[in-house]
Amino acid sequence: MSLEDELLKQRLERIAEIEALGYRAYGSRYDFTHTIPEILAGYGTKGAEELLPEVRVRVAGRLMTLRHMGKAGFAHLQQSGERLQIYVKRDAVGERDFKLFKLLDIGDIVGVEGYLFRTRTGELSIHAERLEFLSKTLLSMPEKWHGLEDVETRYRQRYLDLIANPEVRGVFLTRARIIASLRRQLEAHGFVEVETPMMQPLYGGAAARPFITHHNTLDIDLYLRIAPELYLKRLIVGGLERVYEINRNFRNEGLSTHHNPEFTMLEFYQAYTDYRGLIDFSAELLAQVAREATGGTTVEYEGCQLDFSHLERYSMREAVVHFWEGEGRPTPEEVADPAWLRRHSSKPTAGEALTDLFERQVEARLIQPTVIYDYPVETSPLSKNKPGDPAFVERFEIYAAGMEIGNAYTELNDPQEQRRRFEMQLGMRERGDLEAHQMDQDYVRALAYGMPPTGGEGIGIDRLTMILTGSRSIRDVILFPLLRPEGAIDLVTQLQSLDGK
RNA sequence: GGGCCGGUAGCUCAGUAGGUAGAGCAUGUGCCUUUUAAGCACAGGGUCGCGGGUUCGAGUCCCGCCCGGCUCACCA
Repeated sequence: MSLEDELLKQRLERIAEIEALGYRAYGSRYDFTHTIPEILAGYGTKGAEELLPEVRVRVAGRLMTLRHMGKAGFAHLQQSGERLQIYVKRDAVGERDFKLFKLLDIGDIVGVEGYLFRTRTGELSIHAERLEFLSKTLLSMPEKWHGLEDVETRYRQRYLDLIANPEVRGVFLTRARIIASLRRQLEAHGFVEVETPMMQPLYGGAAARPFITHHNTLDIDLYLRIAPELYLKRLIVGGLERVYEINRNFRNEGLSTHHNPEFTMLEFYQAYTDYRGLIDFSAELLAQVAREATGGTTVEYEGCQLDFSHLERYSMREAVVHFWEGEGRPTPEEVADPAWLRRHSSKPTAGEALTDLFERQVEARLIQPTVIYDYPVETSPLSKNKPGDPAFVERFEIYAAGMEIGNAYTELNDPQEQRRRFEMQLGMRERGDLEAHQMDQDYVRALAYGMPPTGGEGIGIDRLTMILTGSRSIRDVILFPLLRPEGAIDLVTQLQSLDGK
């Protein structure tokens, strides 16, 4: 018999023994007086005499260590990633509870009632007087001091990762604080949270390939959204002048340490401002998010100290000159010269060539939080032109740690110009560009009713979380990242064969 | 998709030159009423990712495939 079969059989037999003692193997409600973190926070620094008179507690948690010593034993209970030791003595808990104690496995969930004390070595512990059984583990826990290290198992069985690696819990708590901080700040500025369609008959607002699904009753194909942008701007037309949405976008593209097919985006739109207003607001938002998520505005990421207290600012052309490394650094006049640009890139237009040079020469070097502004019109079909410089639009992106984390612009609100931009995109689509935007006629109609001048911005929550938690891979900040499905799981077959025995 | 690296006990990992597969933790039995990587004694546990091939003999060499990681390309 394999170890796994044997273990499973042992555990099922043990359930029967536990039930024979009169406990339920999968117990019910347990009213605790304290969580383990509360006990550690409240009594963690108290000396033995300060724990008198007796502090009585009831706690629940998962058993993570177990040390039997004849007629007594020690164990650690884990709750919310923190551990508290319990001391179980036969004379103190009685015969029945002590029999239960001897049947416990690492990973079982139990309730303990008793009083706090300090052991001979000084560790705050519960002197147990009653045990309750709450849930059985049938499988063995990962090893006690290495934890669970296999990356694939960590992603596939995140529950196990969270049990075995407490720091993983911290990453996702920080993620939650980041989102809460953004919501709080936006609400404080009068933004209203809205929800717009995830299933869209036309996909737009970004350049990406979509996932396709189907609605049976209407018998139509729908696309999972690649961005909420065009719906949010319809709301601006409708007079919801400050709106935001934090939710998933779906892009049917490759996976990497910086890309997951579904990812979380904050988008917000503010009427009567422009991209300059948004740069200032972004600086404020990011500094405050960093403070609320990490406690300060300086964050270490891959050995660099990132300072979120302010945003560095360069136009795209300035950035190409400033960050160019090695031979051939251009002058400001050269990066403004379409002929020079086309000579230094294979891209067909000056604007695309500038973007190409920026991506090759600059992007990876933008380590400190930095705004890059003034983008070529060719790559920005929804942004408003710069007055007096129609080759550029009022757009900026935010970079940190060499990654794009935000994208914003003054919204194009001229329906005639928007129609022309869509037609330009259709031309690119006909030439085989699967990611060119589709014509959204209703969006043009909405603009035709008049959209106030508006600034809009998107911030990638996953990447921002990576930076603020020091995570190298986007999979470390997404609880269940997309993986190829695994095959049949032996456990289920084994449970079938052992059922009823 | 290309390149590189990895998959050995439940977990973390060794495996020398091709010669019948190891350790620690975990598990089982016994002892142990303040231990904490508890300790002591004994024991069980492996389709070496899958399939082919070479060989008297393959965890080890060769080919194909599966899964994963990093990286490049792609993703403005």
